[in-house]
Amino acid sequence: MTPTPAKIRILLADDHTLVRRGVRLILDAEPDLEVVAEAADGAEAVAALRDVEVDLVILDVAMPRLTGLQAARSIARMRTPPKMLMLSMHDNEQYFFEALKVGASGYVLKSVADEDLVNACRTAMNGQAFVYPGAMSALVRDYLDRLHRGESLPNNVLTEREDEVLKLIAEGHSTREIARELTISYKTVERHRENILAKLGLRDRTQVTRYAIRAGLIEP
Amino acid sequence: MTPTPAKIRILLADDHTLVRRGVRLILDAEPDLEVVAEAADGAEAVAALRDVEVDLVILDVAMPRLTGLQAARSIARMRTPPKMLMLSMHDNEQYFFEALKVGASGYVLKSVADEDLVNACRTAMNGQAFVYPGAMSALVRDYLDRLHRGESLPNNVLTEREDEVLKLIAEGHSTREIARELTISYKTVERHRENILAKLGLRDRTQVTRYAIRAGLIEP
DNA sequence: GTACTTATGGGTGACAGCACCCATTCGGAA
DNA sequence: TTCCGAATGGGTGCTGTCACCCATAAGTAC
Repeated sequence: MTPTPAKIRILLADDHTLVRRGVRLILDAEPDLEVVAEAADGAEAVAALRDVEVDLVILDVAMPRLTGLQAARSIARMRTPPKMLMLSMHDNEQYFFEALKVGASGYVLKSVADEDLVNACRTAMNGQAFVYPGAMSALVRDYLDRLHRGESLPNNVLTEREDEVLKLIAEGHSTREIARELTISYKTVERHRENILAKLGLRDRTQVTRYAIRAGLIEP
Repeated sequence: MTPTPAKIRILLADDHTLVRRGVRLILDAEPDLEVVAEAADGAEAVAALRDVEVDLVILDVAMPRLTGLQAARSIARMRTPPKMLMLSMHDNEQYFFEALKVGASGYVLKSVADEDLVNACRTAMNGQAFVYPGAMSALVRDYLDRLHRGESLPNNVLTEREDEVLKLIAEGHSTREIARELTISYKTVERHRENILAKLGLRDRTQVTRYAIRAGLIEP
């Protein structure tokens, strides 16, 4: 008799029970895939990896406590990190580059069909990058190429301080309030705001708010 | 032989295939529930109701094109509207009251367990209001009581015109742009904006943006 | 060590946002 | 019929936002 081929062991992390349920049913239906653990947030996922041996982690981008992106950063620092697949509601570019930056092998939207998710798992395990929708794959290839050639990133990314200011603006605080909160000058906050608008190509605070919500920096 | 009891016929609307998949599997496993149609956005859902007879519509709050809340408003205007159950990512109060206001019988988080969703369907069909998490049910009872006694609502509700302006503000348009878009005076738009801020207890356009996203009026 | 980035702070001016004041028109409810 | 709410529009003034200009200290990169 032929030996049972080793299944790909999967950890599934998503805070929505209904989503986990759907994904699990899809994956367990495949002969070569097996969900061996579930987690309801990023912290649980990281903890679970200490107890269970898995080959692939599927992480929802937006989760309470540790977000999927934060969890991915943590997982990437392990001795022998498993492959990672990010699951997202949004086909937002920003999310997507963040995901690649933290070392994910793929980025799958929750609106994809069953087969696409299954394919993403297999592709990720082969060490290739998978991205859905396909329209983005040119972007990925380009990005990974650059990364491979050591060209680092084109980096329109915000600095830590700018991220702080971005978050406060998006939460509806005025320039004056932010200055008090960070105990820096009003003018410095204005300076940061200008840089943020310029780097992200936004026009005003309203658009900053939407950006921050899309990027998962704040809750709506 | 006993006649087969009539199943509750359900239309399931969610833009995420994976979520629809999970929910459908949960519901179809019940002997008295049957998903007879699916829709990937609010407009599809409304259209589907013209072709298929359903008893209960399960609507994701946030969907492209017509959001769940907008679709619910449209469905509520039908001759014999089906019961409606809102499905949401967020346990946010704002969403929740919006859902009740448009006539939904229930509000269920995507993080609930299978049984809770099934119970929500049955409770909604009995004409009762269901809400998860339970902590909110006091709120709901109070709200529905007031509504029933004809006390109308404490009325923080916006007029149609104000809703239009709200949406445009939240999408990042300036007062001048909105005036052009609606072909009314700059001052009138300012007037509407003032009323919106006052009615909703908000302070500026940034907060309007978050409100509109929470309320499902615009996509983040 | 020179150059670049990051964070810090200042000044000025144009304009937008917001909060008050005012009024008219129209339709429906009391 | 009278009155109220909704929609329309105007005036005035304060404050906030944003786009430019400028500079310095500290750290990093080459």
